[in-house]
Amino acid sequence: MTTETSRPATDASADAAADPELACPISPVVDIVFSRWTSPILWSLHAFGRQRFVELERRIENITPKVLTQRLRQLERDGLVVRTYHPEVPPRVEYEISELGRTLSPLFAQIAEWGAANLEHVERARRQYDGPRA
Amino acid sequence: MTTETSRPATDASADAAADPELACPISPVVDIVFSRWTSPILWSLHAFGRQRFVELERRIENITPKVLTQRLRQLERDGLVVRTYHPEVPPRVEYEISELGRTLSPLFAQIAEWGAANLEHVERARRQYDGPRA
DNA sequence: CAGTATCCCAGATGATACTG
DNA sequence: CAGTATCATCTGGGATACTG
Repeated sequence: MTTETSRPATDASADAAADPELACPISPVVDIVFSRWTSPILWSLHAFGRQRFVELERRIENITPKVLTQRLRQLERDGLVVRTYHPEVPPRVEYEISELGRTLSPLFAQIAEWGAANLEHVERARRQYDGPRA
Repeated sequence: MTTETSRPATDASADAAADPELACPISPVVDIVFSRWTSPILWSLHAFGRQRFVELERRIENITPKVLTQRLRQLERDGLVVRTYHPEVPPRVEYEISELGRTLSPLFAQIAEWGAANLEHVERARRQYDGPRA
């Protein structure tokens, strides 16, 4: 993923032939924003604002502290989340969406919208694909 | 993908729909549309139109036929892709985006746009995060 | 061509226990 | 509280070989 050729969104076939990695301009974004657990984390931060570690841990059910930490670190490294450590007793750490992370809002909104409008279609397609058999 | 959870015996479906606290509305969509390999596949189909198995296989480098088949089946089952089998010799199978799949276009466009605008910021954030090697 | 069938391993996850 | 450390597990994916 070191390739950073600025590609014109046009003439896709030429690009793909030259560099298959660039055939899909959305993959890099997906890897960053929609990797495992990141959606619920970002959404939670986006929807409920600044939160402490435990709050996130409780809000996102079934996530272990280890994994939550991993994901949070990744998000922090990617600049989507800001971590603030308060040296108190007991310690307090707060996470919040960064400026950059906030730019994802319209994207999230559109995805939620698509889901609201089409998730049922997907369900129906699945049932049909799986056949009349129960 | 399904975060299988033994929910408390409360009304789970109502929770998910009405109470964002307990469910991330975008996760279901992400699981369907942005699971592994699906982005490049959908993008390829979206960008280059109807294609045969081999074409996809070549276009999306580093994907094995096994995995490509799996993903294609999943996409077909979810109603995002249409598979057409031509009983010829040699056999010919063509894949194309479905009507439902096409509704993802604006989403894809927005994601690509976000990437074009912000991927650099992410890179920079990473370097800065990794940088202070001390 | 368009897949299947196997074998296998790495890396992601989960469970549990332990600190500053 | 906010993690880390460790160990066991498990599934996806890769490599390879084989058909209709």
